[in-house]
Amino acid sequence: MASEATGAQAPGRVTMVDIARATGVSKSTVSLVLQGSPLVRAETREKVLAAIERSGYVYNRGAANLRSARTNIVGMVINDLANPFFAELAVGIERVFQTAGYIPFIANASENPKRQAEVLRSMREHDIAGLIICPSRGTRAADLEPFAAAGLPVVLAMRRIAGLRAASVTPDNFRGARRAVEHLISLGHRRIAFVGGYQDMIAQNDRSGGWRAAMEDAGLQMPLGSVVEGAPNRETGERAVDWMLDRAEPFTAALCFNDVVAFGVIDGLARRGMTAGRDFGLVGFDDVREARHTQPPLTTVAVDSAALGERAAHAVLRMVHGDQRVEDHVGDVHLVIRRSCGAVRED
Amino acid sequence: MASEATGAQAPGRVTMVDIARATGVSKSTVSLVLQGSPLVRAETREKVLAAIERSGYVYNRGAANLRSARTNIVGMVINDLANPFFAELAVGIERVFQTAGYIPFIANASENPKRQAEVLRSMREHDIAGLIICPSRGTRAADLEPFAAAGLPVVLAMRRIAGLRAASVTPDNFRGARRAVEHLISLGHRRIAFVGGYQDMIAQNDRSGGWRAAMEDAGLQMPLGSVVEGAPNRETGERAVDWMLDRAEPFTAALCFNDVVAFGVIDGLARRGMTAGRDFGLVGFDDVREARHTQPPLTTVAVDSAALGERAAHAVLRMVHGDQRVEDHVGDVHLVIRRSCGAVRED
DNA sequence: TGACAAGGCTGGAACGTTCCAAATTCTTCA
DNA sequence: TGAAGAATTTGGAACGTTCCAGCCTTGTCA
Repeated sequence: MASEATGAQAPGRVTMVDIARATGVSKSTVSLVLQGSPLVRAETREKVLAAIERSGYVYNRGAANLRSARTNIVGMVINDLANPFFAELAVGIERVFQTAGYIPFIANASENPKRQAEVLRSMREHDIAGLIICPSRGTRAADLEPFAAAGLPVVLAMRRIAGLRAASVTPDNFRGARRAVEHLISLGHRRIAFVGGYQDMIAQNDRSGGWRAAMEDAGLQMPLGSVVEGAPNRETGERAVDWMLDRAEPFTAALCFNDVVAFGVIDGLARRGMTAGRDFGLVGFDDVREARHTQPPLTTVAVDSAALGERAAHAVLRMVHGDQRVEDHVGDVHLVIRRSCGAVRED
Repeated sequence: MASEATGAQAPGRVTMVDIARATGVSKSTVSLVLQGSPLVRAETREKVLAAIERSGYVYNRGAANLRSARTNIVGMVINDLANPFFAELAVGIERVFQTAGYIPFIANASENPKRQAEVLRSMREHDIAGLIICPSRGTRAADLEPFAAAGLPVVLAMRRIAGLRAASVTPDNFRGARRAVEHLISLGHRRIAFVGGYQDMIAQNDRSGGWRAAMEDAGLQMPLGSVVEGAPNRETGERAVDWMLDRAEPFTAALCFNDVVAFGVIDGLARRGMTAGRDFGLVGFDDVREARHTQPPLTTVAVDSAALGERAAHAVLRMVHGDQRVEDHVGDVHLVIRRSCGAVRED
């Protein structure tokens, strides 16, 4: 027990009052010292600090928050933390918050709106100072209204929500997709599919929109079935292969909703004895770490998710500090040409 | 503004007292209702609940914690969240805590003991109810003493710390490694290296210990240089290839500290025109998701990190609820035989 | 020398809950 | 019908901070 030498210590925890008593000063002064106020004499400060050190006192942020109505807790809800793409995002967010002296709650929504609602409620009860959310599929604007109404800074990361006026940080899905498809076209591809994701995901709309724009600009057909919907996972990609190839006029290339789907396409092609880059033009999206290590290495649209995470965190901090502007950041994106698209250049 | 119809609402937030006033009952009763106490009459409960619903009241957990000296916040410090292996761990932990009504702080220590110390302090100030930590390399027992001394439940996940009496949840590194090496030996390998990790990591000791035991049992030599140290990343694996092959009596197989290192070995072999499974026996550790998708698919020791995470969370919850026992859980582990080791069986 | 200002410090009232002991109301039964 | 007992409800004192208005000291200057 690291109890104070002066007098018997009550069983409870060491508090500012104890420090005050031990050092012959008022609790207000102790408080000022801990807040680093310039109002207190250097000599007094030292004395207090020494007593704190000696006693094993630990500041009670809960009590402070209660009184000052301002916490240093922030919320972070990620829909799929096991996905490296989102994990990177989380890491970027956490890094910025930590250096700014904030500490994040984390919640892994797992695409489950009900769980998401629960954690949002819990975070609200804890009076978080701000929120970064990568909303689960099916999140309605109303789900986040309470936060906005309470004037709480909210930043949507990666995924926006229709009808919600909130700051957002997203990659430039449209432009990235368009660029990727233009590249495939330049390699001679004419029948290009878009694989993965669902129509009700805004990111899918943006990416397939870029695909569509490039196709239209080149005057190319997009026959029925050019967009293959499905969960953004490996299976979808693998299944899509047969769909794309077993037809009168097979597709010769595809832009995938994300890298994971593209990995599935690689598997599916391999099953038929085919190789991306040689027999089929394939481009992914995100540039997750494994993309450079597939066989062949995947051409993909690189998204710097850690940087986007940092950006999102900075946006929250700005809003916490009173900035009223609602930032809509669209992050740069660039095509990384490896082997799967059939081009010969290396990155 | 969702303010109460009855009387003018002060600018501040809606509180229990407001609910009490609006419904003609005391704040104590409101509190009881919110705690789901059976002491209050059903009729009263309804009335209170209705008023809460109507007013947009949100429970202030900070205030509650202050008074009851018991939070539902828990700490989770992970050293490398961007690593899917640890991300899975985090997901498992989060899942259990969420269903139990706890909410985790997250901190990504990034193997930086200083940052780790900072977040631990911050978590302590927030009076967390328990802590799961996957300690950064170089964490000393003293760093976690304050928690233990305060009687705060601490569970070490994946990595133990020498000299600290705390609960832990780890995979069976020793047995897994031994089993893997036995398998390589059964395939005819005699010169088997251990690649990756550092001597000051307990996990590395355990795994290399298993390797050593199997080698000794089979009466095999472990010449100097059989253990290749290095950060547990791809580069280490890649670099190790030359070291293992460019010598009078080259190694014919290796057990890697983890899958990521093994991926590097695959790359390194490819650079020399060699293939794991055909020209070299290779086994990884962890069985991360990509392991089954490498070329060739990686034989590895499977660790169910999500399950370990759940286990760790359950351990914390038990301790929070007063269980004094210090659990040391060693999780089952099994060898998944794919192609990289050279055996022909499929999993 | 007295008034005033500045610099340090302080006591008490919040903040929104929970806890406790006691008060009140309702039931039951002799 | 009255009293005992059970079922509900309640006021006020915590919890550990911050905030505020004001109190001492000193020092300065007219």
